[in-house]
Amino acid sequence: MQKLDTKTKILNAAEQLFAERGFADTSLRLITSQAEVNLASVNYHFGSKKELIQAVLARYLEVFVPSLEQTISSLNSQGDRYTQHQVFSCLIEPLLALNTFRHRGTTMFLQLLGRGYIESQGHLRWFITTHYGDIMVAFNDAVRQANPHLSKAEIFWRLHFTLGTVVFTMASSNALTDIAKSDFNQDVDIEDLIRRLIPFISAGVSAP
Amino acid sequence: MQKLDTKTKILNAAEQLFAERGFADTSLRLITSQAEVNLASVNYHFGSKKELIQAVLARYLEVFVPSLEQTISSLNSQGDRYTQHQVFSCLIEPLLALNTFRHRGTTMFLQLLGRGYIESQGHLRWFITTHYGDIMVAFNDAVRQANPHLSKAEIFWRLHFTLGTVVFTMASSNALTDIAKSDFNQDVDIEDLIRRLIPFISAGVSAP
DNA sequence: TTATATTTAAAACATCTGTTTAATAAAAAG
DNA sequence: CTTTTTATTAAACAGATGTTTTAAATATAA
Repeated sequence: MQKLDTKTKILNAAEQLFAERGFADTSLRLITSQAEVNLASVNYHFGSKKELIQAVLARYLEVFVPSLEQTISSLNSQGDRYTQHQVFSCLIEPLLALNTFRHRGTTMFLQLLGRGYIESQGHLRWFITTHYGDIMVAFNDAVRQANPHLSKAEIFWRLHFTLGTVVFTMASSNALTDIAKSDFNQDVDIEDLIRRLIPFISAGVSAP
Repeated sequence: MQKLDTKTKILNAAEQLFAERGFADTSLRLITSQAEVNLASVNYHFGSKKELIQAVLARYLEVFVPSLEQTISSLNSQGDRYTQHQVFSCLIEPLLALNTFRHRGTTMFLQLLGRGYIESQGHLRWFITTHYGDIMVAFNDAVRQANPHLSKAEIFWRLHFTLGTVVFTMASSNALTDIAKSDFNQDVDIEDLIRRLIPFISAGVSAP
């Protein structure tokens, strides 16, 4: 067990609380008490709560985005004909890799992403699109390549439907897997959940 | 223009602000100033902010749930063989009927529902399932009836995927329609959104 | 009418919010 | 070592929050 510095302790506590309770319902005092650091250290190291939120998400995006860029570009290098299922499959590896990067990292990342899209009047959405707009365009292009019959607008909507499906599922994944266990005696981990999601959203995006 | 009583003025202002900004980001002072009533009247008429939130949603559920119960039971009375599309149609009519009940009622209700499922640590979720659990079971039975080839577990997962798609989309519908307007010069109202959602979730549920 | 209950109103309440200050401690550089 | 920068701490700040109180106003009932 290595000794963590203050900045990291804050980030670790903040990401967990943000994912669980949302940004507005998580106070800096709750974060600092869980991180066992002084209250003022948040403003010292990050400037403001808003910048802390961005830093929490940035730590995941810095791992996830390059990983996704790689799987997308390797898909493109294999030719220009691929299915929607293959495009979404590009997401699986980078997403699951977050679980080795951090405990429950995949769930955490998707929950944070969802909260960022719903809460905070769009300032987090702005942060993501301005810092990681390239991969969003590349992914969007791949989806268009796989679905030449769909317009840009239609793809925009269906990708956001997809985001909703994934984010909501992850946000309530604990409750859902508990129900599946008690009602169907089904043991479902995060990897099963993603593999169950892919056919659903692939069919949805490629719908006529 | 009839003169509204304080209770109704509060509910009208609250539902609009809750749908737009979420529960945590909407203060009682913002609600009462928009409703042009005294601050203390919220606690006088509703007891607390939490109970106000429940009252806002209950006003919609009291209209929506009986309407849905009717379409579902009329579907069942027509025989025991119906398609999944028919089951979804049972949902559409009661939803759009909320638009005659109140201006932008459909959008408002679905946004509130979405926020209720994501925010507020599940106390609103509890309120809904304990007060309106019967119709949720009836709807689930109808879906099972329409999909005899799918296992209970499969239906369980895909219905929750569907719920996530709708709820997330509605919770962020303001931001999404803004983007669609600026990026594609597309004016999208709630009815358009629902019509775009149906093919997506239908294909998802019917996925191989 | 008078008497009673209900509703509104302004103010204060205690608590929580993010942020800043000023003093101290620790670390790094000279 | 001394000096200088960096980091931590406790305290206070100004403002917002939900809620309660107390009194006045309004409506209802006798």
